[in-house]
Amino acid sequence: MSELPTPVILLMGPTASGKTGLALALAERLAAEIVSVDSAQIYRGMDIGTAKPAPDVRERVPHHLIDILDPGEAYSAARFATDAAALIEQIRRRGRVPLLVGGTMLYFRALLHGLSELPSADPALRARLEADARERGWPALHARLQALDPVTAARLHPNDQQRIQRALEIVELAGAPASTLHGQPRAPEIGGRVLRFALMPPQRSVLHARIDQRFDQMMAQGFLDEVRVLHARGDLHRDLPSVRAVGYRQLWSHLEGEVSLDTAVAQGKAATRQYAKRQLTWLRSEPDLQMLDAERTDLVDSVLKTLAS
RNA sequence: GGCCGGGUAGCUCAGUCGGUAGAGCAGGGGAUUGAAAAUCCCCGUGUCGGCGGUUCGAUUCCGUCCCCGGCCA
Repeated sequence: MSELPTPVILLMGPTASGKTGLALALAERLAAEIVSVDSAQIYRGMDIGTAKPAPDVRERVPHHLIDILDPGEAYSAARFATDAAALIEQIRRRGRVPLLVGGTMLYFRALLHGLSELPSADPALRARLEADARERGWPALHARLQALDPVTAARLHPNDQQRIQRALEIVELAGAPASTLHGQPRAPEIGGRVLRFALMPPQRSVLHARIDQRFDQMMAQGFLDEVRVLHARGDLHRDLPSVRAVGYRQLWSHLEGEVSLDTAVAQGKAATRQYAKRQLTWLRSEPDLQMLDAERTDLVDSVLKTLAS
């Protein structure tokens, strides 16, 4: 007779909604370990701008998938799904509760619904496509995709460079169009109960105020110096996923002398709001979520109650 | 106080030779399969500063008042 696996708890929510605080409170009640679901917190040296949990709390509660990559490297949803599934397994074996917390919705999706069996990114090929696009323009590449994978081409807007590039990459590497390779997603086996919660700010205006306040706080904590250190390395550039992160991108632009600091901060705040909006769009479309009102003070209890039921 | 500019969308501004107006940014909605804090799509009615006048019709012309810059006193 086998024991029931420990439940897995997922906590999603837009940026600045209070996920970190709630996660810590839960972790201490449940003997949980936190797995970060965040495409920016994976980078070392990007602490302030990603609102990474402080070292002392990370000492109290084990955190995973934080500081696992250098900002010069790239991660992916596929790697996340594999890494997260492995961590869930390990944490359960220790008799603890896996608590997955973050705002990168594609990562949650990759873990829960799986990704199709597709070739991984090929930097050399991407560079070639990029050069091609620079010469002939993206409409030409969209037209080429039209011939190789008409179904995907029809689905993609001619301006969606990133997806056109990936679709071409897939046909070239796999020898088959993405549209025929899709539809057979393979989700990692998690097993046991998976409880999904979403922290939702009751009003957009409240979220915006929090974002504003938090960005100012980051600036006061030395966000600019943090970006300055990355900038000074010399080997990083604005096309890297790390440097494209909200806030970093805008401060980088200021360090390049393109905009004033005031402008960069205003643009960083706006980019954060836009990011939060996209996260909310994703959450609205996600089924089976238990919504938590981010303004309430009895959140820990309501999660524990759901867990006990 | 005088002269010159300005006062048009939340912001910066364009425009209407008189027929009630449009860009960028912000904002809202949506998509989202190895870059996803990315990438992309859709959405623009606002006493055109106030009040009068001319006119069939004024945001546009005229008068006057208010406000903001600049110069002169």
